[in-house]
Amino acid sequence: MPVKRQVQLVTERPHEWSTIASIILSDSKAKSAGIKEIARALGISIGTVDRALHGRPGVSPKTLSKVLRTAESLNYKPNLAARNLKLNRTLRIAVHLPQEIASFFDSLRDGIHAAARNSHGLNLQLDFRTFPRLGDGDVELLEKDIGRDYDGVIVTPGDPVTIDPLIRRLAQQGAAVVCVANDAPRTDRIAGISVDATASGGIAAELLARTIKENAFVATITGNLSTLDHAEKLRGFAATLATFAPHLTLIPAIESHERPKEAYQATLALLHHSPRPAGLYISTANSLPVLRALEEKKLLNQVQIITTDLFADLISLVESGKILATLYQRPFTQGKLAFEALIRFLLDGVRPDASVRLAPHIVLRSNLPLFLKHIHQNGTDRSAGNPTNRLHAKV
Amino acid sequence: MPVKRQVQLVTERPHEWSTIASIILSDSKAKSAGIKEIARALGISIGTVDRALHGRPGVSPKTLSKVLRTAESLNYKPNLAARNLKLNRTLRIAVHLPQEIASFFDSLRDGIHAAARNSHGLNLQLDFRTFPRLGDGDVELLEKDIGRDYDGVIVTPGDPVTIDPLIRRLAQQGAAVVCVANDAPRTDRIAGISVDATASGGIAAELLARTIKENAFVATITGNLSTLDHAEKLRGFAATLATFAPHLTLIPAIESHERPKEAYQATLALLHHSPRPAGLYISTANSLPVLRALEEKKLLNQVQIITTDLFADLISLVESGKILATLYQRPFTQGKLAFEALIRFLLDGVRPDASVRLAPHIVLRSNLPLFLKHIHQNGTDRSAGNPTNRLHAKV
DNA sequence: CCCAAACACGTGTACGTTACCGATTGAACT
DNA sequence: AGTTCAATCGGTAACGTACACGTGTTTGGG
Repeated sequence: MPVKRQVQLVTERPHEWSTIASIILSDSKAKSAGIKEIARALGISIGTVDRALHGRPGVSPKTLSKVLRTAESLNYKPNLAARNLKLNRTLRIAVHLPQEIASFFDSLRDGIHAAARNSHGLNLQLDFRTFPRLGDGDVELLEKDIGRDYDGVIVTPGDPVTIDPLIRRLAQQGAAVVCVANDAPRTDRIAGISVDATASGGIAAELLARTIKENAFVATITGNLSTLDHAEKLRGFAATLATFAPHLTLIPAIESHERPKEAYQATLALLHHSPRPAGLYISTANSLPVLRALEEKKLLNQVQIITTDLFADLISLVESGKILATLYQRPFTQGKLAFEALIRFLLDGVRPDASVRLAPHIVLRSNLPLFLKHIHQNGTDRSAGNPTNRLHAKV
Repeated sequence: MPVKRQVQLVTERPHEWSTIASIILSDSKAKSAGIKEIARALGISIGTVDRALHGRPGVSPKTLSKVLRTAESLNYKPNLAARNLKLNRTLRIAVHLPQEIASFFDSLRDGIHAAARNSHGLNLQLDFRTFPRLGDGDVELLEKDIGRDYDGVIVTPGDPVTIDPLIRRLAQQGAAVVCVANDAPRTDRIAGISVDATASGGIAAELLARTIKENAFVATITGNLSTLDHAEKLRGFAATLATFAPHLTLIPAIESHERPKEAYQATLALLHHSPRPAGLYISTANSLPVLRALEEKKLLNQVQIITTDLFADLISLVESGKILATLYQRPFTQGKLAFEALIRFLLDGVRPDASVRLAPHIVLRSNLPLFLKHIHQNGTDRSAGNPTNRLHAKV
C-alpha cells in the first residue's frame, strides 16, 4: 500500500528532516539518543515526545519547545529502521522507458536496478513498463498508471504535447515524477536528468575545430529539430563553432527524422556538396545509415566524424580511428541518478535540482576499452544468463 | 557496537542472499511473505524458521529443507527494517584521506557523504581521519584504528611498503578495506577504485597527436615514477604515442617529486630543449609551478598542454584555451563508488570487482562549465556555511 | 457551581525479526 | 528402569517507533 500521506507530511516539515540529516552525518562522538531517552530526560511520556517531534496537535507550546530543545541537545536521531517497520511503507515506483535504442535504454534500466539494489532496508515495488518507441504507445501506457497511485514515476518524455499533460496529472495526483534522458521542463516533475545537449554540441565543434586546421565546411545530421535535445545540440555546435572556429563554416542542418533511408540519402546528397565537408557531427544515436553511406563512397577516412552514444556497431569504427570521437550519453548513470533523486525526495523530502545536466563522456580510441563493459551486446543475449548474473556483473 | 559476527555469517552464506536480492528486484506480482507466514504454512514456530533460514544449529535436516523450500515458494523476503531494528547494528566505517590536494580529496569526501546520505534506514558511524599528506602521518593514523574493530575502512594508500602491511592487518582482523584514488593490489582489500591511469596517458597522447600535425617533440612531467599511478600514466602515454603518433617523439620523463621548486626549474630546463617540445603532458595534479614557468617564458600559447585534475587555478587557463584539456579524475564519483561498494559488501556480502577503473573526464573549453559545480573554492570557505547547507548544495 | 468540551498527556499495542530460555523428545548409558 | 544428555523445537521478550485510545486536567458557558 502506498504512503502518500506520510510522504506529504514529511515534505511539509523539511526543517525537522534536514536537522536529522545533518545529525546523521555529524561526527561520531555525539551519541545519538532515541525518543525514549528524551522522554525520560524530561520526565514525560514517549507519546508526547512523538507528537511534539512530528508537530501533531495535542501538545502545549511549552512542552513542545522543551522537547525540541532537548531533542537537539541530546542529538536525537530517529531510528529509520523502527520507523519503516512500524509504517511498513512500500514505495511503489513505475518506470516508463521505450524498447527502441535498446543499447541506451537497457543500460538506463540497469542503472535504475543498480540504484535500487543500493537502497537497503526499504521494501519497494519497481514496475518497469516498456513501449515500442517514443511517441508510439507511451501515452497509452502512462495513462493506465495514472490511477494506480504510484509514489514515484520515472519516465522519458517524448512529445511534450501529449506527454506533458499526463505528467501534470500524475504530479497533481501526488506522484513524484522524474524525467530521464529528456526533460519536460514545463511540467511539475521534480527533476529532469539528462546529458547537457548544448555542451555535447560544443564538444563536437571543439574537437572538429582542433582537428581540422584549414578552412573548411562542416555539417550536422540530426534526428528531429522539434525535440529539445536535438535542437540544443545543434545550437551548442553552432555557437562554439562561431566563437572558436572561424575557419569552419557550418552547412545547414539535415534532419533524418530517425528514418534510416532518409538519413542515408541525405548523407549521399551532402557528399555532393562542394566543397565536400571536412567534418560531420551526427547528433542522433541513429548514425549507422550515415556511416554506411560514407563507407560506400570510401570517404570514411576523409571526413572527421563525431557520433553520439556508443553501441556495438560503433566500436570497431572508433578503434580504427574512422570515427574521431563519440559522445556517450551515460545511460547507466542517468538511470542511477534518477532513481536516487526520486528515493531521496520520497524518503527525506529533499527536492533535487530541478534539472541535472550530465557531462557526456568523450569516447576516443584510447579510452574506448573503459566503456565497453557498460555496452550491451546485441539484444539476443537478453534471455541468456539468469537475472542474478546480469545484475552482479554490473557493479 | 560492531557487527563482525553477523557480517561474516552473511558472507559465508551468499547463496541465501543472492536469492533474496533477486527476489527483491523481481516483478511486483509476487507477494513477498514474512517469516511468520512460512511458519504458519508449515505449522511450526517462527523460531525454528529463523534458525533454518540462517543455518543456525538446532534444526533437523528435514525441517531445514522444508523451510527452505517453502521460503522459496512463498517468496520469502526478510524485512530488513525489522532486522536492523532488532540487531540494532551500527556499521562503523573509517575514512583515511590526506589533507593535501584539498581540491581532490574534499570532493572525494563529499562523494562519500553523498553515498552515505543515500543509505537510508541503517545507522552508521562515519569517522573521517585526515593526515597532512600521503606518506606523512598516514601510517600512524591508520595504525591507531587497527584495534578499533571497524567494519570497513576506506583509504588512499600511499607508499605500498608501509601501508600494505597495515591493510593486511586490518583485513585479517575482519575489516573490509576499500582503496580509493590509488590501489594496493597486493593486499586483501576487497576493492580498489581509481581512474584508469593507462587510459589517462593514452588520452593525453591521442589529444596531442590529433592537435599537433607536424613532426615534433612532446614531453611529460610527472610526480613520482615509483608510485604506480604515475608510472602507468606514463606507460599509457608512451604506448599510445608509439602506436598512433609516429610523428611525435617523446622526451624522457621528468619527475617533480611533487616539489614545486623542482617542477618549476625542471620546466625551465625543458624549455631549452632543442627543438622545443610542442606538447606537454603534466600527469600530476601539481601543475601550477610548471604552468608558471611556461607563462613567464611567454610560451603558454606555443605549447599544447594537457593537465591533470581540475581546480580553481586551472579554470581560467582552460577557458582561455591555454590548456588544451585537463583530465579530471572524478574524485566525487570515486568516493561515492567506494562507499557504495563497501556498504554492499558489508550488508549483502557481495564482493565488488576487485579493481574498478573509472574513465577520466576530458575537460575542454566547451564542457568546462559542467564541472565547475563540483569544484571547491579555495580552502577558506570551509568554515563558512553550516554543514547542512554544504551537504544539500552538493546533490 | 457544575457539566461538558477542549486540551494535555500517558498507556498500550503492533510492526517482523532475533535471541534466549525452557519444554519435549528420544537415545544412550548406568 | 532410571538418569543423563543432546537434539530439536515452541514461546516470548525486546528492538524504537507510530498511532489509537484512555485518562487526567483545564477552561468556559449556562
